[in-house]
This record gives sequence, C-alpha cells and structure tokens, in this order.
Amino acid sequence: MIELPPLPRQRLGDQIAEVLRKQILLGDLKPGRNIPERETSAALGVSRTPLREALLTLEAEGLVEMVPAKSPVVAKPSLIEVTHLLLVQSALEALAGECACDEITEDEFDKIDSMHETMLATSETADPIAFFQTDMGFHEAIVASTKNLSLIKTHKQYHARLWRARFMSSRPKISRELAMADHSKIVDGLRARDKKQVSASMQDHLRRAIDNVRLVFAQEEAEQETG
Amino acid sequence: MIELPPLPRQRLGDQIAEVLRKQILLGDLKPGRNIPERETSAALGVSRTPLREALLTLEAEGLVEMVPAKSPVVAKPSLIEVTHLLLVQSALEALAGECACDEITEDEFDKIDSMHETMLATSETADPIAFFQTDMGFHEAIVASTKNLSLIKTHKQYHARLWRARFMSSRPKISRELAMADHSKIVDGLRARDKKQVSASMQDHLRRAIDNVRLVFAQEEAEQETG
DNA sequence: GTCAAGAACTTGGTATACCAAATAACGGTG
DNA sequence: CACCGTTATTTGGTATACCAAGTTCTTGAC
Repeated sequence: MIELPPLPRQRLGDQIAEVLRKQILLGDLKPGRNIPERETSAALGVSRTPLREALLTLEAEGLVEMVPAKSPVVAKPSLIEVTHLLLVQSALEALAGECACDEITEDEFDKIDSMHETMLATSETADPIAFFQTDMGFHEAIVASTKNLSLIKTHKQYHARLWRARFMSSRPKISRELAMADHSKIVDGLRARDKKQVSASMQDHLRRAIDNVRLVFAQEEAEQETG
Repeated sequence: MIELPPLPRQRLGDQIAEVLRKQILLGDLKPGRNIPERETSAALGVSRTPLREALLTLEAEGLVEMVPAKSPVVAKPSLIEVTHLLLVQSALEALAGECACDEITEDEFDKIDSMHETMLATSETADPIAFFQTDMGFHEAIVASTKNLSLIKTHKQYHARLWRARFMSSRPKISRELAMADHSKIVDGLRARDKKQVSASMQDHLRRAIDNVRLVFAQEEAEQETG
C-alpha cells in the first residue's frame, strides 16, 4: 500500500451537527425554533439516530435545549445568561492573550496583524456580516496561536453560543470604533509579547461587549412592546 | 391536579453517563481501558443506544475518546494536555474568585470557611481520598457561589478531566501544606470580598499544581522504566 | 355556548436489526 | 518454519421498529 487517502470517515452525526450549528449561527434556525427529530432527519436524508447524536452534541454545547417528550429547541439565552457567557469568554481570551505571547509564531502574528489592518481600512465601508466575520476570525486566530487544544475547543463553544448576541451588538457604528481601538491595543501588545497588556486588553474588550449586549437586549424589549 | 411528583424522568443516557463518569474518576475504569459497546451495555442491562449517548457525552467532556471502528477508550491525557487543562482551569477559577466576591452569601462563605477549617485540622491525619474530596469540594463551592451556570458547568468538566492528575499530585505531604497556605489566602480574600486577592490566589494555586503534576508524571515515567 | 373528557395522533426515548470496516484467526504455499 | 492471502468474527455506525408520554382535536354533557 502506497498511501491511504485522507479517509472521509467521519461520523454522520458530527457532520449533521456541523450543518445545524452553521444554520443556527447564520440565523436560518432562530432561537426558540423547534427541531422535530423525524421531520428534520427526513429533510436531511438521514435517519433519526445520527440526527439525535448531533442534537445531543449541540445540547452539550448549549446551542439547543432538549427536555423529555418535547421537541428540541434552539437555545434562546437571556441577557443574564449572555452576560455569564461573556464573563467566561473574557477569562478564556485573557488566558489566550497571555499564552499567545509565549507561543505565537511570526507568521501567525503577521496574519493577525494583517487582519487587523484590513478591518481598520474597511471599518467604514464593509458590510456588517463580512466585518463581523473578520472580527471573529481575529479572536479565533489569537486563541489558535496558543496551541492549547482544550482552550481552543472551549473557546470555540462559547464563541458559537455568543455568536448571535455579539453580532447584534456589533452593528452600531460606535461599537465598531471602540472595537478597533481595543484591537489596536491587543496587536501592539502581541507585537511586544507583553503578556499583561495583551491579557488585560482582551479581557477589557470582552467585558465592554457586555454593555453593548445590554443595550441590544433593551432595544429588542422595547421593540416587542411597540409591536 | 394537586401536584406532580418530582418525576424521575431523566434520560437513560444521562444516568449511564453519570455512572461511567464516576467509575472513571474513582479509577474503576483506568485511562487506556477500552469500553466495548455491546459488552458494556449488556453489563449495565441497557441497550446500546443510550449507552452510546452516554459515551458521546463523555467524549464531548473529554473523558473518553472515540475513533471510528475502534472501541471507545478512557482518555489518557499527556503531561502537556494536563498542563493545558490546568491553565484553563486556573483562568476559570480566577474568574470564579472574582465573581464570588460579588455574589457569595454569608451562608455560602461560612460553609467554605468551615471546610477550610476542617482541612486545616485534619491535614495531618485524614486519609488521602477524604482529604482530596474535601479539597475539591472547597473549589466547587467557590465556583458554585458565583451562580454563573455556564462557568459552573465548564469548570465541572475540567474538574472531571483533571481529577486523576490532581489526586495523584496531591498525595505528597509537602503539596498538602502548600495547598493549605494557598487556601488560607483564598478564604481571607473572600472574607474581605477582595476580588484581586481572591482571583490571584486561586490562579496561583492552580498554576502551582502544574509543577506538582510534572513531578508525578516524571515519577511515573521512571517507574515504567524500572518495571 | 362552554367546558371537560377521551380518543387519535405526534413526539421523543429505547431496543433491535442490519451493514461495513477492521481485526484476528486460519490455512496454504514458498 | 515463516510469510502472506483469505475468511470468519468482532467492532462500531446507521436505519428501523416499537413504546410510552404528551399534545391536540373532537365530541358529548351541562
């Protein structure tokens, strides 16, 4: 045998989980929406067993909620829950910033730096979705540079649960400008491999997001009363 | 309807996961041990479906590893993985210490304080297992006092994955003494609701554990060469 | 007309049956 | 005796069937 091709052997359940996760993040499956097992499995052309695997995975990640005898439902975190999530995420990213100073390579730093430059250049013009995705990629790249797989995985999960809330709260122009200022501090700190600065900047950045989220929640509540 | 009894409606898979988790933590299922699905499900008197649910849950928690076409296996984290886990846990506990200062009640503090007193009083005599369990309970109680469910859950998962390593590294008498000194700082800080002190003490405490773990791993390696 | 009781249906939970891949055992051949 | 190819068995992955709890709609009594 010369070689074994990068065998596509992946559990069907994991593939389904990925599809559903994406749909939840992109808003195709909105919070509160139920996900009946039979209907969904039929729509995906698979049986209930692997779909159920996927749902259990997503439940463990906090993206869906399952209660016995009720359809699984896309999680709809409250303001206080999002606040709690952001606090944890701020701790994770602070750690990531610290570890990154030890572990990051020049190449990785250059990539992060150029992402930041792109965002600075397009912050006035880029459409919200593209801008937001670059923003998230910026954070992911810093975490990835730590090479700490547990940290990366846990961060990714919180990332997914916070996706919607952070997207909503990133839309106001003012929060974009503040974010760019924070990012500059982070990049400067990384360049100098200054653990304290990077760690503190990343923590501050995330905790500031809590205030933005609070505003968005208040807004949504007001809209609901009007409608 | 007068009342509905606290219906024992819990998914079978979750119950199985709990049983297996306990067996892994207690060492009945040692790292590297494989867990064939048919055999295990038969032994537990359930079918493969809920057992498989449990295994997937434990895989998500990092306690077992599943690769296609191979028996699931109890995870056997390397030194570097344990180091990574402890770093994340140190960040989580640092956050917990900070939040606890805001959220802890008098009752909760009293319980934690008395646990600490118990450990101080019995640190010379108590058997390793009981002492260790009280130690873990001390940390759990602080995290629980934050009322941050996400933090509590994530911390619990890391807790489980670190259980064995921390137990092994807690056995030397010297590490017990150092641990007690750290705990005293934590309790003092909590009493004063001093966020910085509590946060820093908890982080230091966990990071010190990294060195202990390194020693244990080196010891085990030496023993393997001898045997 | 309204409310309640029950039946039909829908839902998730569990068990079983089937399939494909990987491994282990065996036998034949050099 | 050693090695390789083949087959038999065991494994996990997936689909389907069955069951019990829940929901909803209908129907009958007040």
